[in-house]
Amino acid sequence: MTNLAAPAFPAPAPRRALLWFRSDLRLEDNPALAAAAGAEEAITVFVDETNAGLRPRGGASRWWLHFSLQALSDAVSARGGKLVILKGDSLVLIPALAARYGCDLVAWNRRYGKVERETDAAIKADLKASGIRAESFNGNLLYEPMEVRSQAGGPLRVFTPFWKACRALREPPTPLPAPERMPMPGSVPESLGIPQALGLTDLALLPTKPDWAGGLRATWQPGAAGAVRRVSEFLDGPMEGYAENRDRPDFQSTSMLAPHLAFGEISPRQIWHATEAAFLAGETTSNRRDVDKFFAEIGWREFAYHLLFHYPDLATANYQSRFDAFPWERNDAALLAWQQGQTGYPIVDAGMRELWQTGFMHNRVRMIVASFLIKHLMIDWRAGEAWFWDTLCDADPANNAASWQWVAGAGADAAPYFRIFNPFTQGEKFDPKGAYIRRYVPELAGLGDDLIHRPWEAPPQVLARAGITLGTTYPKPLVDHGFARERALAAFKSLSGD
DNA sequence: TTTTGAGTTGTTCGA
DNA sequence: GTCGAACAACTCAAA
Repeated sequence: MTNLAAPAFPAPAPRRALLWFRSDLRLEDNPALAAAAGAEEAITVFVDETNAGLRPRGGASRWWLHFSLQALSDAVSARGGKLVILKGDSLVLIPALAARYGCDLVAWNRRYGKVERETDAAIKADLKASGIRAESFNGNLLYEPMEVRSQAGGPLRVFTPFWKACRALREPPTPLPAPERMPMPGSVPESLGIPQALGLTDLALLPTKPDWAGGLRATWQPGAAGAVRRVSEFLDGPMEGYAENRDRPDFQSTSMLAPHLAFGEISPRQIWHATEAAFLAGETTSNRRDVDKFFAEIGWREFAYHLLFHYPDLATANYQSRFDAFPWERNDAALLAWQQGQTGYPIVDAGMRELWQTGFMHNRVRMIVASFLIKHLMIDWRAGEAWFWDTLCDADPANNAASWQWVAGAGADAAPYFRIFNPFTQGEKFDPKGAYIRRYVPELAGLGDDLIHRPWEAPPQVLARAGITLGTTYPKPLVDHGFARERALAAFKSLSGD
């Protein structure tokens, strides 16, 4: 009877499945894991990939990964499973592992970078050739790049139409529950022996000398539990008034969910539904505008992945090729000053020091420091992108590249060339009391709320009273704002001619 | 096909 | 102090 309704060739329930964790280090709302957990036995694995061509993780990301894997491993163990950790070439390891364990299904959630897609496609072909079923799922996006199209059928290059097209597609589906149990094969791993199997510490992800991670430990709780906690803190706090306050770095005004999303400790579907539920239940006093503004921020992440998928060289090549002719300056001393938060512009230095100390920077300040590097120092956006990649816990192949290109004006739907942030008026506008600056640039704390944004204008006796010697205790401005602005305007204008 | 409207986040200047 | 205009022209998406 029931056979009549079944597909002609129903896929048999897998007997032994391999679940490959990548950028989806969670048990909740993990469709690949749900598929694998339907098997009689399931093996879960994470590979610290050393494949040729894959961009190595930055330092902050490595730190985060350590604790995220720790949390994931604990969660898997609590359900009767074991997380196998390997290091090496996934092209070799995944098929070998699947074969050695006698798996009939390998499951993973899709990723969208160029090399990552090529890797996954090659592994899938390899598995298929060995008679092993490989299935991939959407675990990390609300709307995948290949399903969102303009009416002409192509990719979308402007955010607003992109987001409208997404929203017209469907409401984000309800998150999946975590599997209740994840039965490991009874006799393994010992009897089958995986020579490359490692303990977490073998990956050597944590800094040793010096240990620079103190500020990160104080700021973050990597892992799915930390992500869920961060969501409720956000909904209980900054969500109210988000549309208005999200530009303020001087208090907790954003969700700070980016690193959790980058590692897939929580899915955008989970965040979406938690937010919508809290709003509908009246648990947050935010209005619809706040919620939609927050959803649009999630939308920007989706847009960045859309761009990465359709423009695989997003992190290395100008999206607008006319920027290839841009007269970038090579200035290693200025780049170093920027990296170290020693530019002499307080809001820039505060941002760069927040980044160094915490592995994070407030969104508004990211734009200011990026604009400063690109337009005041005329340094190639790729140098900034690389620094963020190394120092941000939320370093993300799509978001990071798309955002840097956007600020440079080289990207999709980019900022117009004349949008050159004034670092002291931005500071005055978004950090009006200078609280953010005092926190991260304490040597300026003695200045008043106005002069703290432009210490070079402070009279000598005011500087003396505040214990500041410009050029000694705090740098003089690396470059004059008026001069830099005119120089950048001229350089950017020269591009639009051709 | 052609046309039309719109496009995340600013700054400066002059009235 | 406030306000509107200029800062270019182009590309995208849809009608």
